[in-house]
Amino acid sequence: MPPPATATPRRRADAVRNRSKVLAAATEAFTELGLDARMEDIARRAGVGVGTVYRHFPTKEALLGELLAEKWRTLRENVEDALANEPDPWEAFAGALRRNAETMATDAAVRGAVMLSDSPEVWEHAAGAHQELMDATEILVRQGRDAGVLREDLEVNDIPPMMAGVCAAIDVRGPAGQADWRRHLELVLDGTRRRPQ
Amino acid sequence: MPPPATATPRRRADAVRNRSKVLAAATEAFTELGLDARMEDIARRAGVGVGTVYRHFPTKEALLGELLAEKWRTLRENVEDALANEPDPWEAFAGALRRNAETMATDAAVRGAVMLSDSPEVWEHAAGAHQELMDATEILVRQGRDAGVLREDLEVNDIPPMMAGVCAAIDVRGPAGQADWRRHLELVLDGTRRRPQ
Amino acid sequence: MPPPATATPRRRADAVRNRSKVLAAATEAFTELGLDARMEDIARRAGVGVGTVYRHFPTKEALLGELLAEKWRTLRENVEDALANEPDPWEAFAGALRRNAETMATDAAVRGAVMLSDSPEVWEHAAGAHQELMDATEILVRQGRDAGVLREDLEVNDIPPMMAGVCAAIDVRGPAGQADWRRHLELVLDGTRRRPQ
Amino acid sequence: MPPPATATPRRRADAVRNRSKVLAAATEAFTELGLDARMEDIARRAGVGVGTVYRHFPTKEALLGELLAEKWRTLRENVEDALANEPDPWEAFAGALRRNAETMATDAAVRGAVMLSDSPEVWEHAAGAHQELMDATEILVRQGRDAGVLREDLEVNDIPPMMAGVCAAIDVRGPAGQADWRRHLELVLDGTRRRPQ
DNA sequence: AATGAATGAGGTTTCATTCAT
DNA sequence: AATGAATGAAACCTCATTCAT
Repeated sequence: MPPPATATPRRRADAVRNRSKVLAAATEAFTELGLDARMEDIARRAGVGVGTVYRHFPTKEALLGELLAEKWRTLRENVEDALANEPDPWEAFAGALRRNAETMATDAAVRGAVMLSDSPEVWEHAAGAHQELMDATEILVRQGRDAGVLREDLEVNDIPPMMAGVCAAIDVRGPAGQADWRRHLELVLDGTRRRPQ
Repeated sequence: MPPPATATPRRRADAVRNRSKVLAAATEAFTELGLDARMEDIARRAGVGVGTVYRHFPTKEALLGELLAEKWRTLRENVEDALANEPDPWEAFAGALRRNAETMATDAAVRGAVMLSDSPEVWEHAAGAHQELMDATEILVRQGRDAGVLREDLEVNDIPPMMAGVCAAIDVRGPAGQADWRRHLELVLDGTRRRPQ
Repeated sequence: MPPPATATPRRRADAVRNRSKVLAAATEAFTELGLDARMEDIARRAGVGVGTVYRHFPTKEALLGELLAEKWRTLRENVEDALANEPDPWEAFAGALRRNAETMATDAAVRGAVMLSDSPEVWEHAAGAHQELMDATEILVRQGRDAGVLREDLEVNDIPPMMAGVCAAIDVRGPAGQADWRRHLELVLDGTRRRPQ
Repeated sequence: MPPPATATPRRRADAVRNRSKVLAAATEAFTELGLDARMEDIARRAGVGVGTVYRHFPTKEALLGELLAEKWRTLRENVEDALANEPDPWEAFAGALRRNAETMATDAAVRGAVMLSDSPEVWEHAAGAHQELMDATEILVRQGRDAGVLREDLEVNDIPPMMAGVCAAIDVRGPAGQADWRRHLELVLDGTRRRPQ
């Protein structure tokens, strides 16, 4: 007779915990070593064997994809927060973008993924979450346009390049060291504003 | 009367041609295959052996660095052109940036290099050319500020993040395919303008 | 009752066996092809992939260093054997050196390493084992001197050149083919003897 | 009409000078960089192009072989000097060997060649010169034996291992740095002496 | 489920030698 | 005769992924 049902949940709990540990370790490793951190680096940081990493994510790209998906979910939550809690349409828009930028600023792993368009596999994995982010953002943009605080011609599709731009700005190092990406963000935000005129 | 010292350069002509072929092939290969195109791919496209590539560039990174340096030189020329030929300060500024953006848009290799802050070796190689670009740009920005068409607080150091942003925007592919980076550029340009107030 | 902590070592058994196979294969390959045998030759002879060789020894030099260290350990055992079992001081000294020479004669790989002073990495790896060999040898030499069978002025530091000399003698091939290194050894041994006088 | 015969000798003189320069440069390069100094290193030190090196020596091994042959000739001259000028048979023998050892001590390139039995090509090239050295040495040994200062059983064939041994001793570096090869030589010489009995 | 040893294709770089000028 | 650019076969080492335990 096999051990009763209690055996499985125990394992499950462990597995779930491992999954989280792997994701956290991956963020850490990618941030520290760049996108070509080795799978074994990730495993070691997670305190598991490589095999365990592969049990949860079939390929390196799937792992990166999941990181991306999680990030999109966080960004979407930021947008939804702004929609729910910030009555001023401009502040809702600008605030959401600022918060999203800050979120990206803390995660070099995802910035790397965003800018290395290499593997379709990564993007496919995160496509659903990205769509949901876009859906929420669409509302944010429309609300701003309708309220007359955003340019008439601004579209949701303008936002991804903006965010990509900010990500790039975060990483550029001129000879004068770290560039000031927050200034860059404000410049871009300024460009989205409807002229008082 | 035979030419006195022109004897040696003859041979060099071939070498010079090969050097150019390698650079062109590298641009092509990096564009097509990403930054991790193999040195052998580059050699094959140039119609030479790998050894020849290495004779001209001691390292993959040196090759990439040279590509970067050449691009900086082109961008600087664009800026100097604008300074020399465009009397309107705003048009000079916006025109130079637009032209530079177009220049970057045609060269995925360099865009990759710009966004992969990885290897210091690449940057060091191109540092001089970058400084000259910045020097020219500084004049352009100052002229715009003095003429009152650019924000009072705009600095040269704001330009690299802008360009990095545009590069990133060029590469982002949303679910709707290629994003419209020219719109992004106009947005950012708009953000640099002095408000008529 | 199942063994409590013996669970893991099981796997390791294979790894340990592979390590030995690699070392044996390396000796073989270096002997047959000289010190620039390819890592892949070694792997093939060991019946493993190159990756496995590198898992056990991070570098070709580390592998060679380990071969050297193992040899020093064998030589030291020979010396200690002689000290423990041979009561006659001269026989102990000469016997240990003869046995060590025979040991070297069977291992072209290590002879090569001894004579190619090239890489410090190799020597560093084996430094500890070498010191222990020297310590044991020191006793052997002192005992011989004290017993009046070795020259008064003989020092441990005279032994390494002697052994190196024998190694070289083993490898020299005159036009008459293989040289007689055993005669050479006896000559040198003779030179260490205290004159009856 | 081609320029008269004076043209050729001029060239010849240059060529001869180049050959010497290459040989000197090779000794220098091999000494400094070990036996795997690159052909181009040698060419640069000689102040010529690689092509010129190859014009004089068809392969790297032929070049090394010539270095070896030259050295054998020098050693033979040393031996013949001793035979001609040193009346005392022991002093002739020991003196020749000491002088030859000093000669070897100054030339790491040849020591390397002596101990890296790798390529038959090197040895073949120098075979003739080596034979002549052996012939001269034979006389030296016989004279010593006949005079009763050398062991009855000493043969010419004992000399090459002795010299190889000294070469190895010159290169060994124990943890205590450079070993004392002159002591080693004296030890070996002592071993060749006929016991006063 | 977890482990980590093993795999091996693939990438960069070196260097003896050739050959066009 | 001399030059040095070009060649391309190796060599070393890495790392995503598999699989036996």
